[in-house]
Amino acid sequence: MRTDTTFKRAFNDMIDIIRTLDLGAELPSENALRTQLGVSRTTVRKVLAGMSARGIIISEAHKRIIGERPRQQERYPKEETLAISEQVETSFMEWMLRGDACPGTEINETELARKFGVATTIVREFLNRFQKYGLIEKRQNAGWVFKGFTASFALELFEIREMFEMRSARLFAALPDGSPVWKQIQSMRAAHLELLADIDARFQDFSELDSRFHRLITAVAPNRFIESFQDVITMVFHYHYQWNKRDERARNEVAIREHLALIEALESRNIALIDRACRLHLTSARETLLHSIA
Amino acid sequence: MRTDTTFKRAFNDMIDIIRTLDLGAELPSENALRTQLGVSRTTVRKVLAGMSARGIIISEAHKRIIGERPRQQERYPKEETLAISEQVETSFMEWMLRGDACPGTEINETELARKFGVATTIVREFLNRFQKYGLIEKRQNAGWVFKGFTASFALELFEIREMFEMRSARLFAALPDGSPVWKQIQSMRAAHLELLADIDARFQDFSELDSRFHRLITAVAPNRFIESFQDVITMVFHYHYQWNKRDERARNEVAIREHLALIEALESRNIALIDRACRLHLTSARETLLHSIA
DNA sequence: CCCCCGCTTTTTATACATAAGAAACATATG
DNA sequence: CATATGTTTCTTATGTATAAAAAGCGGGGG
Repeated sequence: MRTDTTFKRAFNDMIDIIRTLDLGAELPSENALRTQLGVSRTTVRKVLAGMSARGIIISEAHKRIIGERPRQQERYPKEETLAISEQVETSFMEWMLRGDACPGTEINETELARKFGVATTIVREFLNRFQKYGLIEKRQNAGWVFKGFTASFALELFEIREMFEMRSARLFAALPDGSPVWKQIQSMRAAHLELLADIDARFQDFSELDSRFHRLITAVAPNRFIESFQDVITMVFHYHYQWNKRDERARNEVAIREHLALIEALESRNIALIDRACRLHLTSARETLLHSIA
Repeated sequence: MRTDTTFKRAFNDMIDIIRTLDLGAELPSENALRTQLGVSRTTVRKVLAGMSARGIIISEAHKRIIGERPRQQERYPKEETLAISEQVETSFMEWMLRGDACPGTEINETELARKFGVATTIVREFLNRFQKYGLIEKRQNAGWVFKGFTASFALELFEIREMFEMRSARLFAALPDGSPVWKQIQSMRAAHLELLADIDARFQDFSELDSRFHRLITAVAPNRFIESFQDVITMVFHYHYQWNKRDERARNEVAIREHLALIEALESRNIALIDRACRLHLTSARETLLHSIA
């Protein structure tokens, strides 16, 4: 019933580990591999067994050595390493953003399960978790309603985002000079400049940098509710922009420059400057999102 | 498999409806009852059938009349009207707040299911929904961790709450004189004064009034994320104070007075005053909560 | 002893089953 | 023909089953 995606992912990761070792070298212990792969020993053993069966690993008395270099084609395909629940997420996002769903559409668990080819339990579980993004709503003893990826969604999202980011930026600026975050913000600036220099080729890398940047600022004064809200933002940008690639390069370039301005403002410790830079960035991000929705 | 709690709740509600009617009177149509009871016609028919079987209702040619007054003891007990998922919520809260769980405790789906006497599916679904309250966290392929009802939980909660309430209070004060909310706030004041006058007997009613008051202020400028956060607050107050009744009367009296001060501030439209009243109330609420945790 | 490994037990992820409830359709009656 | 009731179909709420993964246990070797 349960899929063996954990095993397959671990198997692929194990290939990478073996490739860093020499032929004939002795493998780390099961426990060491367990930590490296981030799975249980049970799964490690399954991976080792699989590799032995393929001759990649040879078991000698009380030790295991590398018999032959694993080839890339022995890796399991990416899809098979995703848990069903993760596949459902992708399917659902696609369903939603493809435009099959307009605001007010009723969501039917059974139908989605059929469409995605999975059990209803999983769809149900996904919808329950997805609820926190504010895009769907449950009705007692009936299905769900899709509230729509609308302008008001974007506005409400950014209202909160502004509160949270302004709060974090201010707290950030109040940190003492000796704090390690100033080093981190320096390297963050470097990463931004690097990306900017090569923007034509690498503009797609921005999304991840963006998320890291905002999380760095937020992390100085941890608050679980703010962190949880970051997930909402990440989801929106991750999926929504996957389906709206218009002006992506230009959009990202603007955002990078805004980030750089905010970094400078933070380093100045000048609250007024920080507020302005922060608000400017958020306003432009909001306009971009609104623009892409309409 | 599914429990018939919906039917039982509707049955009880139906008793209340019948009691407002005269003996021998004709009942409303199935469709009318459907709206009144807030269930499907299928369930209405089941209720009607049940009442016919008990002689409460007599079916004549194309009409149904009330045969005899239903007695209160014919009601289904409250527990049987709660869906399993709701029962699980109560059980879990009890488990959590009884102190069986200290911060860092691992939560085991199977064990909880056994303890509560329900299927694992339900426990799992509950935990997924409960995650949004920030008290538990999931670990991949393993169970959940209870993060604890700790001081930092309270502090993080109130940090957000302050942001949200200040925002709403300000927007509230900016509403034009003609807005109906000023009437509502008036009757809210009346309700507070009434409760205050009878505080010794009715101090337990405060919790619900508190929730209504804060929701009224929040509702003027709807934001789904703020509304969702209100659920967190409601949950905390609902359950936590059920287990910490120390000084309840005094606590509630203080809070009522603070609400009245805030109402006055709102009506003055003076932002500085509003900010102060709001912050005062939240600070005292926070201290109370912190106090009860320690 | 302490770590490694083979084996056993427990728990989670996922599928499937079914009664209760909702919705849709059909028929009747005024 | 519109509204109320009878009937059928579809969906949700909840239980059970099971393979995969995790956790626990005990012996053996350094």
